[in-house]
Amino acid sequence: MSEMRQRILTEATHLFARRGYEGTSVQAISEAVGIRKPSLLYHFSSKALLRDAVLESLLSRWGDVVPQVMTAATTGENRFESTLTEVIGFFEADPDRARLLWREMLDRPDALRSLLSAHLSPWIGLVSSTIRRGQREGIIYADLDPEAWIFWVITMAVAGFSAAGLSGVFSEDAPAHRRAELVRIARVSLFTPPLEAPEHG
Amino acid sequence: MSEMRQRILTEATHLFARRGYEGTSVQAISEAVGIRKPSLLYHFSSKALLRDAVLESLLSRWGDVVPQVMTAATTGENRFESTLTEVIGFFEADPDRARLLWREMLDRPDALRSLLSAHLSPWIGLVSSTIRRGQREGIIYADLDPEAWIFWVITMAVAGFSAAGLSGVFSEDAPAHRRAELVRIARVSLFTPPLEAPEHG
DNA sequence: CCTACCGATCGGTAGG
DNA sequence: CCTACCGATCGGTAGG
Repeated sequence: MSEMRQRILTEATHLFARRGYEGTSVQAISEAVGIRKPSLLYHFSSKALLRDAVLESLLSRWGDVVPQVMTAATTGENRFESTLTEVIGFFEADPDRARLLWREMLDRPDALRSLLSAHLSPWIGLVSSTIRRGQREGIIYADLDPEAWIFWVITMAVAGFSAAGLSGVFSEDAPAHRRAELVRIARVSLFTPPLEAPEHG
Repeated sequence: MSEMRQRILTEATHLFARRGYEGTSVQAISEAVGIRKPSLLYHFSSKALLRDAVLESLLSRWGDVVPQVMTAATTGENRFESTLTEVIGFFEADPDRARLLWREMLDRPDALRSLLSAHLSPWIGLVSSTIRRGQREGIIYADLDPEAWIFWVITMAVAGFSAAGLSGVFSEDAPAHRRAELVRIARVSLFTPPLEAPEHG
């Protein structure tokens, strides 16, 4: 990919994430890159194709990051910690990712659904079967719905970071508290309470 | 409020929720109502003021619904069930509400923050202090962050319904499973596990 | 990668 | 609540 194409993609990602697709003109992207509008349209022959390229580039970056974590993780609790940290870290590293995904979901749910199916399905399947094994072992709640649980945890990660501008409504020093509470909710809603050694019996 | 003003507000809510503010023209709203563009602009003198009125109307409807529930709820577990059911029901009844709120959060986080502070703060304060009482009684996790927990539960409710079009990525019959799993996650992340009578000790 | 230009649509106004 | 109209901006093309 040419360097100019990459620069256009970077600026378009940022502007689409912040102002939305309809709220961003090709003119505005060109200015951010430092070229004229027809020059941009030489690299991406329409605004719609540029949008597709931006989304595709975001999802492929997700695809780069996740497999390592999955294979790296080992035991139950460790796999939980490292995987969740990676998912949160992906969106924390660049909140534009969360904003862009959420806007796409609102604007074009069908298009996003097929892209997510392609890029996420193997990963979801792997996490699901790990959860089911934990359920058979009794360390994970038996009445938990694996796919639904994954949906909600990812939803919290994406939504929480696309809502980064909402600090102050729910509490003062929100970001840090919210992150810790997200991890706590995920953990305690996944693992069954440890059968404590009968200390007081 | 005049009947025509109300009809404009209804159509504008639907179109802003589905296509976004920038993606909806005044012309499109007028057509949905069945009048001409200048006639609409007689009732709302600018598109921006129409947006403000739409958001204000949505939040005041939330304000209508919630207080009853809070006063109606009684004991700990019942209060949890009825309040969560009401929050979910509010967005389930009309997914446009969730979509509109999420779009506003992406487009104008500052404006939404101050509106949410005005409409939600008393309610959040009440739920928080109920949670803190439960923590003192030991039936709610002591390391739970009340405001952050509320943030995540509301986030799941809003996000889950604005993501209604995403069925099929995570599982087949997603909506029903997801709703049940949301309630389970909220409950099990809130209440400490019951100290079972020592059956096997 | 540029200048010059296209028809269509945008939010909004004049005036009745 | 209407017709008629405004300047500005939209995505995109011609042609070099």
